[in-house]
Amino acid sequence: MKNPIKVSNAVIKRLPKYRRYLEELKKKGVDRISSGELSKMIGYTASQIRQDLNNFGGFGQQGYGYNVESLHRQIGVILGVDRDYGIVIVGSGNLGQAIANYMHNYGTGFSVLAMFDVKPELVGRRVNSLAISDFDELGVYLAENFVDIGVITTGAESAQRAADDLVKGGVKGIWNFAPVDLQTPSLVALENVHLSDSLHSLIYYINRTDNLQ
Amino acid sequence: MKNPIKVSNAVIKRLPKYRRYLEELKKKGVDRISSGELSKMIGYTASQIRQDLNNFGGFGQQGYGYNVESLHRQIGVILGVDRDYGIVIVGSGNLGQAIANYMHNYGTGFSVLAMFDVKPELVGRRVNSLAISDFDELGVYLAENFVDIGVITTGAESAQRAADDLVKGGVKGIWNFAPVDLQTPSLVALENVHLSDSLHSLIYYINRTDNLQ
DNA sequence: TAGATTGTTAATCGATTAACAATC
DNA sequence: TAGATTGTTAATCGATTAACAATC
Repeated sequence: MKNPIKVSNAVIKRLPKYRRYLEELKKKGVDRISSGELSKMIGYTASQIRQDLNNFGGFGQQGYGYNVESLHRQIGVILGVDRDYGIVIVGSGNLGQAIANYMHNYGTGFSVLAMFDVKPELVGRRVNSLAISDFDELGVYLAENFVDIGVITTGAESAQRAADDLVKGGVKGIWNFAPVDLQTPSLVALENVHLSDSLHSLIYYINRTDNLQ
Repeated sequence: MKNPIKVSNAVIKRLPKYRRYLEELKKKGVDRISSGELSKMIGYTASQIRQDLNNFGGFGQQGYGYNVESLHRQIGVILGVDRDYGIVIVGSGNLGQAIANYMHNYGTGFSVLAMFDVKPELVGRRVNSLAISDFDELGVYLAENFVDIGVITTGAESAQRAADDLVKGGVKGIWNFAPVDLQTPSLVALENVHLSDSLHSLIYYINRTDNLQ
């Protein structure tokens, strides 16, 4: 794998999709695929697919294409999903629980280590046999345990406080679902899922008769 | 408002963010703002903000800037969030319920009309006093009721079937949370929230020491 | 070998930024 | 009026697509 000096965000956002399609192909027992065939399935141009992959090295073979199994694995390595991540969930309402279940059922790759909430009625409740802790214990927990990722599924009002605790506690990445733009140091990776923004842009397209997007 | 021939997707994705910040300003009692000040808050260049807004018309005034209240309202009109939308949720697990609660608490703008699930143990259960129906009743429900948006929070295996029923039932937009790329006619607006893709790109950035993104 | 398909360079396209005249 | 700031055109930048030589 080449040393990726600087790969554009647009490319990174496409990698999981490539991996997802390769997983499908693997399941179907397909063992080789050309950029042209992938293009037809995914909808990106063959040229773009080859460009994207070549940011990280030449995974294909002229005249043959790509080996499905190997490319799937290598994209996994590039993304870093070939190892395990410890996760805490801050905000244990429906959304937090949905994510806990997702991680739990997904099987390998993610371990939900702890969940937190401010609401007394949620504290102590069990989600997949893990008891929800009081939000105030977040700082102490992080000081005593190694955690890779903090998921913020609190309301907007608690989100920045949660982020501050997570950063202080040394997490490497924050997956934020609260509808605010968090202030975090650039060394902590931040990925936002702004559901209300997403819904609003859906509504925009609904109101264009010609939504060819 | 100008007749927007074709506004790029990138612009549309930024509109909800502008609106969110203007809402904040409104709450704080600020009544005018320049593109330069907005730029400092949001992080986009002043030039970009002015370009974006001018896709839809001149909302500002030279020497003054933009009226917060008026710009907020006008972006609402552009997005179409100035009226109400009827929604059905297909897949009533944690994620579906989280979205139902979100719509419910958000107050105005969205009405969850019905929820569906394949699992017998979920059918009949109430979420905000709305009983979950059997997935098989989706088609009939849509034939008899007018629905704007269908939310797909099923597993991957049922998602396309849900989408087909929704399209047949005449919804105008689909908000898809299942980790698949749905096949839908271009007249139906489609917005995907691929949580696993989002998580995977977070993991990529976690593994770069210099994640200046 | 001949055909297929990659890896990579060059061309194009689109989006962002800069600049500034218009004007409140 | 003078200062501020927009609306808009032009310049730049980056990402996508096209083309094709390399090579399996």
